[in-house]
Amino acid sequence: MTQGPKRTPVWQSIANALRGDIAEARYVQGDKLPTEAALSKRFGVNRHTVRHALSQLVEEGLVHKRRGAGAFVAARPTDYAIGKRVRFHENLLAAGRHPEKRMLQIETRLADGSEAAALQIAEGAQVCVYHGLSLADGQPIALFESVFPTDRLPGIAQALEQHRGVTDALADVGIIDYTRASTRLTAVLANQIHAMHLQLREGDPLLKSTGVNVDGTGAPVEFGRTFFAGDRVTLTLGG
Amino acid sequence: MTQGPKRTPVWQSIANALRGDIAEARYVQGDKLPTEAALSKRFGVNRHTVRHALSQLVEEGLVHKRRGAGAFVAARPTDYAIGKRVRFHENLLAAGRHPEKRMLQIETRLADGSEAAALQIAEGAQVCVYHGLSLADGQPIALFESVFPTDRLPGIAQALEQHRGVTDALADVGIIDYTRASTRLTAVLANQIHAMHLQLREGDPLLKSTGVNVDGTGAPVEFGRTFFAGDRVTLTLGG
DNA sequence: CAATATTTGTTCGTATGTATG
DNA sequence: GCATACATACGAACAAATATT
Repeated sequence: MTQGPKRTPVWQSIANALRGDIAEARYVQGDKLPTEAALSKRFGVNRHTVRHALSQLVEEGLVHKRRGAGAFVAARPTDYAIGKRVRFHENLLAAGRHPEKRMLQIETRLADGSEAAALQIAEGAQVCVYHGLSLADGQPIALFESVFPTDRLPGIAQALEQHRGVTDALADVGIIDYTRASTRLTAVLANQIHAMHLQLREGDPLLKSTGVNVDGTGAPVEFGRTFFAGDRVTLTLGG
Repeated sequence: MTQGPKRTPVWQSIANALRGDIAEARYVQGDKLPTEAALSKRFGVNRHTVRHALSQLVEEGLVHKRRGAGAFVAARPTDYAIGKRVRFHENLLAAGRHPEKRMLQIETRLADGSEAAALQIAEGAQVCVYHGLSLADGQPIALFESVFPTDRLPGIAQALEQHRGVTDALADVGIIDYTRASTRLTAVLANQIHAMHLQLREGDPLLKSTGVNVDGTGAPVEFGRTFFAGDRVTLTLGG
């Protein structure tokens, strides 16, 4: 009787429920989620099933966990108007649209594998992450996050919060010149987090852009990930 | 008692071992990894531990799994440089891969609106369209169609059928050099046609690229539409 | 084409280690 | 030190998708 003819896995349903709780601000940024044991009881499932759901949310970046402490809400879909950024700003202006940036969150946490590799730092080193949303004519077109190595850029978190742009913030911590070492583009499917921020549906196509900015010595100072709504954005090169 | 004073989790060690096997080409792209049961026996651990390791590799993009079938070594995303001069073969050879092009169809028909606009010819003018499939190491990575203005390039159809590459065919009709004037990128979902040729599933993400190549005088000589398999190709800019 | 075996996916249970508060 | 809570690991069973006979 624990097993019915369900089509969707229980752990996904739990992930959805928790995601909904966060989306509805029942849990807000920094809040500690109930313990795995409590969630197990609440949903009437085994603790492993809850863990599976939580690990999904962690992978999506919505939740981060600390051993012995608990699981915490990492990001909240709240609109904080601030900031501007480079590169794609010009493209939007050139396309005759009104660009706008919204800072979603600035958090300090530990680098995951891909971030560590891109920034050439140790996995688990501290990083500062800037979450933001790009809009054109009021419509969200891109969700991005910029990851900065705090060891290499002491004070970057404060600088980011004090300045409107990444360029100014980097200048504030001693990086007067930086260049984009590479840009990588590929296509992925939107998950629910993407869908929420970009106001589209899960499974919609996104243009994923990742890039690394390096300082004069070639040391990486920023690793950026940007997800463009595939049906709202066309990146143009040349011409 | 199963655990000694180890610092690294078993599942990570297993992931490392498998990653090494792939790096050393003991398993190559497309190969089926041993079953979870077999790996459990090989490493002398529980199947869950193997699954944990495998899920790590999946998250890294090194492996993909198909329920009921097995775990397979994922094709490492092919880096495909986008710039002024785009040459399929040169690109992939530079990436240390074996390029291949498969001709699907060559047709001569009348240009539609967008094609005419891109090629700067009259709508309804005759064009030659080359439908093809690009492969790297035997795996399809892109589906493309190249539209050539027959008025501007007499004999292009025959040249295309005799040669394997666009560059050679263009050289055969007098275009010894061409450059990419513009590139437009967006993300779309694969339809059944895409899925069939690219050997993926309907709804998978594709990177759609449209571009115009011009000759030395700036006259458009080719209008191309390319659909890259999103999880097999990474377009790179700069660097 | 159908039946069967294989293989991965999910869910429960249990136990122990380790970091946090 | 002690209780809490996450991390890791083993074991069992069934479901679901796939491959094979």
